[in-house]
Amino acid sequence: MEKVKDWDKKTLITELTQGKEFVNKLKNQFDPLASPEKCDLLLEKILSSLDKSLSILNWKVFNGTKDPFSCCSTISDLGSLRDQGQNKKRKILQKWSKQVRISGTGLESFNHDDGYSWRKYGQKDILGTNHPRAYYRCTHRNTQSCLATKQVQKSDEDPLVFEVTYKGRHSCKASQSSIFISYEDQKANCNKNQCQLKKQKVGNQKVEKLNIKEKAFPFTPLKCESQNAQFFANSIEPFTSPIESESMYLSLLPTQEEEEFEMDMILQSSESDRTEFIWTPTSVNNSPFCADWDLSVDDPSLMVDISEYFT
DNA sequence: TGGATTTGACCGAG
DNA sequence: CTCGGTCAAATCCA
Repeated sequence: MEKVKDWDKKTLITELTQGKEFVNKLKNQFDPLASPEKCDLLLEKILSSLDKSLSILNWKVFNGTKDPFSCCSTISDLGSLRDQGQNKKRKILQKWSKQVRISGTGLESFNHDDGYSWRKYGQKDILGTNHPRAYYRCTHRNTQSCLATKQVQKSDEDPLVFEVTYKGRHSCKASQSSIFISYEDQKANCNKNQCQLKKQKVGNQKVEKLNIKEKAFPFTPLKCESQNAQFFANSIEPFTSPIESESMYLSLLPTQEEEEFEMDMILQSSESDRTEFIWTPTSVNNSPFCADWDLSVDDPSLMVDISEYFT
């Protein structure tokens, strides 16, 4: 049993170390001449490492004593796991999910416009949930062999929240129309005060909000820094639809006040019809967001003591 | 009339 | 065997 713990620890450390290396490599890719494909590949690797790390932690906390990777049938990108001879049977596409909070009208006929055209192909009652799950696939599936799909399900806890799970990447032209803005351009945009870091109070929490004016979008990726944290957002599909928005906020909860971080995104289109996107990097999900946390251990606010998971 | 949605049937992983 | 995901015929709608 003790050996198993050691193995978990080692695997976790290895995964996190790999992730850090990929982040460092990615930093070097911010050369304007670097290819987007290279960046994309590195992002995939980072997400994979984070997923595996999270799955290990998740297994330790919530499950019994199974193989930590056994829960990976629900997480994204199992390529490297398949290389280890596991989970060969099932073809699994990259998968991530987000929660979308809506208010105002149109609750039942919720149709979240994420910039792509979707065609509903099924609906299913899911065991243990109060609301059916709807299945969508890309409209261009037949014409352009685009295999992207998404699932939408109303949350049981909050009827205003929809859980949207995306699978696969868009290969259709719609996805390629996204404008790629280089890091230099984004920096220039920020310099023109298109990015504003605000400290606001939301409820009882102090929240740092990055306000980016509409012209700064779509972006891939965006990097911004605050005093005690830095991150960049990568608008890998499907979230690239600031079309109807007047402003977008990325909020970063101060790590010293939170046991775990989360990243909120609020899209404001108008006072009466507001859509709130809540990104929650969970153990089984693969957020299209990539957080460029400075993993250096000399920043105590970013250190997480994982030892408790192994006791 | 053609594209989108609905819904029961079917398939396959676990 | 169960249940989530997909298929495809029927139906809807602009």
